[in-house]
Amino acid sequence: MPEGPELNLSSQFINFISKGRLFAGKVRKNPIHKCAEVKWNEPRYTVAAVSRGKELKVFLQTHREEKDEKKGAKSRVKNEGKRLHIVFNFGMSGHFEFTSVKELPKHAHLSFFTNTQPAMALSFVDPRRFGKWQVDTDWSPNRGPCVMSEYPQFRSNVLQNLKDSVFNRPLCEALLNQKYFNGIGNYLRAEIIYRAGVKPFEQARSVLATLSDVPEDVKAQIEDKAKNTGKMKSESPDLLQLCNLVPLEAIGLGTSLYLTKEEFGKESKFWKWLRCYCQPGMNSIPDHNKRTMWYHGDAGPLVPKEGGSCRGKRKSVSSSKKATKKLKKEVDKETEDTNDTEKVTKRRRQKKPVDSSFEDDVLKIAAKPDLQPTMSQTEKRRSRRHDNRKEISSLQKLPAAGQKMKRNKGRGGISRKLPSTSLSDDTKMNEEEYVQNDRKINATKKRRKNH
DNA sequence: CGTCCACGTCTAC
DNA sequence: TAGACCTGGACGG
Repeated sequence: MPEGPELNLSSQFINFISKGRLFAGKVRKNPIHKCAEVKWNEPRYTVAAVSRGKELKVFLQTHREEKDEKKGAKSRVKNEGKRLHIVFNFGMSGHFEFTSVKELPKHAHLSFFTNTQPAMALSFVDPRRFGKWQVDTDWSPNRGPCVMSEYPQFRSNVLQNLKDSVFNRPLCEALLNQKYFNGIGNYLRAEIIYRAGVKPFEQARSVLATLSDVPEDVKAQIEDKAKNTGKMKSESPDLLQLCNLVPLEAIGLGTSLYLTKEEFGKESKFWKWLRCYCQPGMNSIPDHNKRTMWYHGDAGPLVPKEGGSCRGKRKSVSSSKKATKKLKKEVDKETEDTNDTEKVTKRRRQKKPVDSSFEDDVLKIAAKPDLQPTMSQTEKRRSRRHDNRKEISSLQKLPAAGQKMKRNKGRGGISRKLPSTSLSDDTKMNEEEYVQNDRKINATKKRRKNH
């Protein structure tokens, strides 16, 4: 689910959690993840975040006591604090969670620990591991202005580059191009195009060429919004305005309480808010990149021809060559993985600190089920996945009995398990509440499961 | 158990 | 423009 709004809500979440809180020590990376270690080890530091389109920056800064602040400039220079930032990409399943160290999520890949006793962990969690991070880099140069926070620049960037061949493409495909639509993803494009009342497979240029570059009324509306004097005045915002308004609306859904793992499915605010994506009565077809486009009415002239295989679909393996190649790769990876795990385990065990239960958690994450040497590679893989499944369902993630989520079109859809918070003072939530709430949810799940 | 599908990039033919 | 990169939920048999 992470599109622009989710990245924005995540930055709010991080800032909410980090407010008035200090972090300490190293940043811990799950060894299974390919991204770089974050070399950081400060006794006291603060955390803050900001998002731009589909990227999010987390800032770490050493914390100085007030007495340090009061010292002269000279000593302050001597005592210069360290800073570092990390740019995140959420992939398909990335998000942040704040938990006790004991309850560190299985797929936590990068964790920051509070200086409290016991420590709490703010973690980047990403089951599919499509998410990435980079240390001390700037926003990706391949991405344009944020559709939410840099609206005028975003609009100009599109309208002044309409000659770009990107805009030869169908509108719905151009909308996923992050060079121009940084923050728009698959659900937003459906919602935006639906509300604009245009055909998704109309040529992007022909739709956009009719729009003017930040006209006065649009400017006025932006100022109005900045002053909180009301909604956009326009009765029917144009497509580019919708690229700003619709994501902002989605941000607005993350209201007073953070959303939990429970907060998904048809009953969620988010699901109810959707008008087109995965909604009954809407059509869907794979676009040229095999991504499902949801729309209403006429698809438009540039619809892909029928017959294209679906994205991610297992093709019946017709070529034995391909199959062999794939298998070989799997074998290579299998051995590599095992070795890695061993190495990691050894390393960890050697320098295991006396009192850290976290190290055990890391070990648990790094560890993989033992594999029978007699099994074929495919069987091994299957078995591993099966074991993982068992492990998880035995923990807490089984759907409640009789509460299976029916998707309108059967499968897929979004689980918007995003912790978000309102920043307003009347909805303050401390970490006790946060953890308690989490426990409550787990307990409820267990109860349901037992019935 | 197997298959399909998922909120997103990336790079190799 | 296929795939690769991944895990896991839902569903069909």
